[in-house]
Amino acid sequence: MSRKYADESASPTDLPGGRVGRPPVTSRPEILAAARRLIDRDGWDKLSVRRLAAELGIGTATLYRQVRDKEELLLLLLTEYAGRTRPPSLPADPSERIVAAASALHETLADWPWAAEVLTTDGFVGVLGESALWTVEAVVAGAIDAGCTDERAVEIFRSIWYYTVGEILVRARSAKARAAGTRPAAPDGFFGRIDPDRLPRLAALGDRWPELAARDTYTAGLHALVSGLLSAG
Amino acid sequence: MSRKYADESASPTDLPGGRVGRPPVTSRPEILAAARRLIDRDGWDKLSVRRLAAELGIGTATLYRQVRDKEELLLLLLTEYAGRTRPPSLPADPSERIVAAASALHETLADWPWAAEVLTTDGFVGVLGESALWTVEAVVAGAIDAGCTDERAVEIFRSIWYYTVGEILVRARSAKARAAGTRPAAPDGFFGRIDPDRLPRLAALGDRWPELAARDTYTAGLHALVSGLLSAG
DNA sequence: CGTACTTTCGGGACATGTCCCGAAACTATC
DNA sequence: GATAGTTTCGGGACATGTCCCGAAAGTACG
Repeated sequence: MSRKYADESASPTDLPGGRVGRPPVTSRPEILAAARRLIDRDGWDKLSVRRLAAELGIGTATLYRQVRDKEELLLLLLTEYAGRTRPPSLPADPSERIVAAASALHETLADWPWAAEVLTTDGFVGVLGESALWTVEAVVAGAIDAGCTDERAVEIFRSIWYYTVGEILVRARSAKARAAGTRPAAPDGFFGRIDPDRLPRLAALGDRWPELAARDTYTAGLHALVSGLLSAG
Repeated sequence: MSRKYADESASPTDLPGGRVGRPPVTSRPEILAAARRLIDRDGWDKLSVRRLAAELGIGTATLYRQVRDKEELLLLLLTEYAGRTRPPSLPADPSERIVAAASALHETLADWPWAAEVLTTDGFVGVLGESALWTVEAVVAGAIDAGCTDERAVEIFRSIWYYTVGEILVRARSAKARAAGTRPAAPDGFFGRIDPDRLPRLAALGDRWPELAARDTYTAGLHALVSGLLSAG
């Protein structure tokens, strides 16, 4: 019971007066700043809970008193450092507005390699923080302006969210795999070995798949998705 | 050099004669069968490299001689046990055919909770195995039949792939988070605290977000995506 | 000041993914 | 059969995410 994490939505150190007990020696902002320092110095891959605790000069378990788990740490970082985008001037046309907002979200997240590993729970809305919620607002508002119901508007946002998260995830993982010692994308001559009777189109593509799959697809697909969503609306 | 993993695309134990050196005591099929046994008995969460090695009665490091890493293990499992779907009779209409194929892929993957954690590299094509490639074939063929170029057809497949992977990932992670002790989706009263001047539509949704976000969105979004993709041609 | 209560502190423990490296085992060739 | 060459074997090591639990350090109230 007393061991359970406080269910406070705000960080303990943010609470106003009236606290009881020993005050924490390290605040959440300090933790995030230290994490940022570590990342800037040694890169993402070197960020670990232990290292971070060492950087802060506290015990590992102590850090876990301020941050529920690594996922939360990454989410907080994302909110703090990536979520600070300001709404650009969005187009008036609902469809274009949605596309612009989604693109902005995509661009922001794409800069943070681990974003897709983490930003995928229901909680993303709460976690993105107000600083990036304008994206959600813009999509929902665009859909409603285009004549959709509230239900449909949220559905539309979620479809766009799936698509965006999926693209980022696939691209990030692919890049990582490519960097970390050529895990072969497809076995050599893979398409050459495809049975042309059962899979004629793929066989016809032959070895062009890797080349074709290397292009950027996000934007075109996003336009298609939005226009399809709105016209089904 | 002699320590490096062989770059053979086929499993070592599949190779024909002519081997040199001590033969492995455990073959890849045995490994997969044991993993399957372990999963059926103790569930996904309990599957670990160490447990698997113990189940096989071999050392952990020995297992790593047959399987590059855990990701490869999961991919092999996915190919072996989830990739065995047979192509259903697909509709003749290109658009409907694409939707049907994508839905089948989605359904297959959705049954495997860790699928999205793993099936996201460029290599998915090689890894899915011929047993599930009919899905890719159906989408590409549908797009080409609808008048798309090869390039566009592959782009379309990738858009659908992003969308599908994203949906599975988000849903799987959400379910996991929900199961593992209510990490609050959005802080209590979150939308109540939204500034109605800056985010009017979200504020208007009020507390309905969780309810609205709980519905199934995949199918509707997929239809929209496909029709958008095809009409953008 | 002293006592009761509440909270944090942090050493250490556990399970995990991964891999080094010397020993063992097998094949091919003489 | 001996020897060289090549491969696997597996104990142990390392770093990691997570957490238990006794000790320490604060606050509130008398």
